[in-house]
Amino acid sequence: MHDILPKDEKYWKPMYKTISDLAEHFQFSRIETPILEEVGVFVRGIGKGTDVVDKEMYVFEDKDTTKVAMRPEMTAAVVRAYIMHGFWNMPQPTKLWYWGPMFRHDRPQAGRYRQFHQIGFENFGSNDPSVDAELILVAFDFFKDLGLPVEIKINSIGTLAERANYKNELVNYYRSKRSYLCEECRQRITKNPMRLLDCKETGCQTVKEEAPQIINWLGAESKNHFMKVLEYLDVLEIPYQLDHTLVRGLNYYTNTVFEIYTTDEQEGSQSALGGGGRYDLLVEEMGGRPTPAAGLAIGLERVVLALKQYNEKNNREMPKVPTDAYVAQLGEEARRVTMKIINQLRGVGIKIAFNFFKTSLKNQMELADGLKAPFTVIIGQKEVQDSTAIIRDMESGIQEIVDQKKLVTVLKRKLGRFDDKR
RNA sequence: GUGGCUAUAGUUUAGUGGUAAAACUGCGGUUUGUGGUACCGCUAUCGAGAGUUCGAUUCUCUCUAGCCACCCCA
Repeated sequence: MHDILPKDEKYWKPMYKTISDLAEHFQFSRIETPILEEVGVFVRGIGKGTDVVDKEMYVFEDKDTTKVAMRPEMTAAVVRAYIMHGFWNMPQPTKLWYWGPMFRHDRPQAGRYRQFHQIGFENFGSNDPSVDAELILVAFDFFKDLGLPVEIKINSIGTLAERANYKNELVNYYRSKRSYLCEECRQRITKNPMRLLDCKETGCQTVKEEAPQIINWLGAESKNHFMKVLEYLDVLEIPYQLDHTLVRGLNYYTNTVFEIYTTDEQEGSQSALGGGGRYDLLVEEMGGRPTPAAGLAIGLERVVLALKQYNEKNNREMPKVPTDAYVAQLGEEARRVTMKIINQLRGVGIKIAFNFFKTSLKNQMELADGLKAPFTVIIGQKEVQDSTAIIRDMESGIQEIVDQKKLVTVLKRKLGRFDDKR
């Protein structure tokens, strides 16, 4: 049970702002799909044999006995929407982005929740390497704007045929080393050979070192594509590490795959912030026209976690929502006047805090202090009579009496905000 | 999905087979128009359920949740 609390709003809000700005700059359009989809969308999209589909999906029957799943990720759903709405009739490439909750019935841990949020970008209709590079750039810029240093791990897993050949070779190789392997890996040989490369058992590590590398099994075209992606990353000065063991847990990927990590040392093992890659066959597999595509997703809870750790180490803080002024009142009549004044101040964008159920000035000053409001406006019986208000500078304690009509202008000036027109 | 650890006020932690202590925070107050200090007061069916026992928060079991490792990924 992971609640996103008000105290973390200072993380969530900048993330939303950053991502929606980036989407605009890179010309991605927002898409939203339902949380519930017919289960086949994900089974076909993500693939049987993946942990996500086999073990982690929330699946149940609705009243029509239709089997529905709570989405464990968005790409399959976006592809479904792309096909359903005939997006290939729009100018290509079609660039889409999303933000929303995902659901996986995993064993919870820090940075790993059963409901979590992802943002993601999908680009349909082009197999150009620049598309892959642009997606990585978007991710990289996202973290740059938030001030979190990251690096990219990248690999190419080739086309289906290339991977099949490679898999054969890999399986042959691992069969010959069978006696050295852990139980899990022996099963992987038949169940999901690509994951063999992920194993962290020491025995398997040594076997892995000698294992055939996929890069040597790529055809000229795939190799060329991968090289071009890397060239673009060089041009964009995005730091990356080649990782020939990177395979990803979703079946739909072809050619480029990548994951994003903080360069900051993180506690706990949930350090992958995001990942993605190219999925040139998925649209066709799900019943659409052959359409090359690539995408990327970032897990926001993990970004928050990484930012918190990073900020703590570097003595950095996310800016909080500030209070510009506290408005204190004394007496029934003053409250009426205050209500009006608060509304005027808000109207010009001054962020006001107040509390009508606090009646003593002392209490209200305390609150103003707690909120770190730079100014307190005080309106009591006397001020109501004179049509004035007191502005107290909380830092210096200096008070100034101003006419209520001038309050807005004076306070704006004190806050360093000026009218454009004058 | 596997193995392990933990579970006492909002938070961080004491503690005991006879129903619980402190710090910080919060709220209220220290004579009702002025904050940041000080002092006082308030706030816990001791995660849930069952069992052992004269009696359990303290022992046992089950469940739930959190965390750690694995797994996997975000």
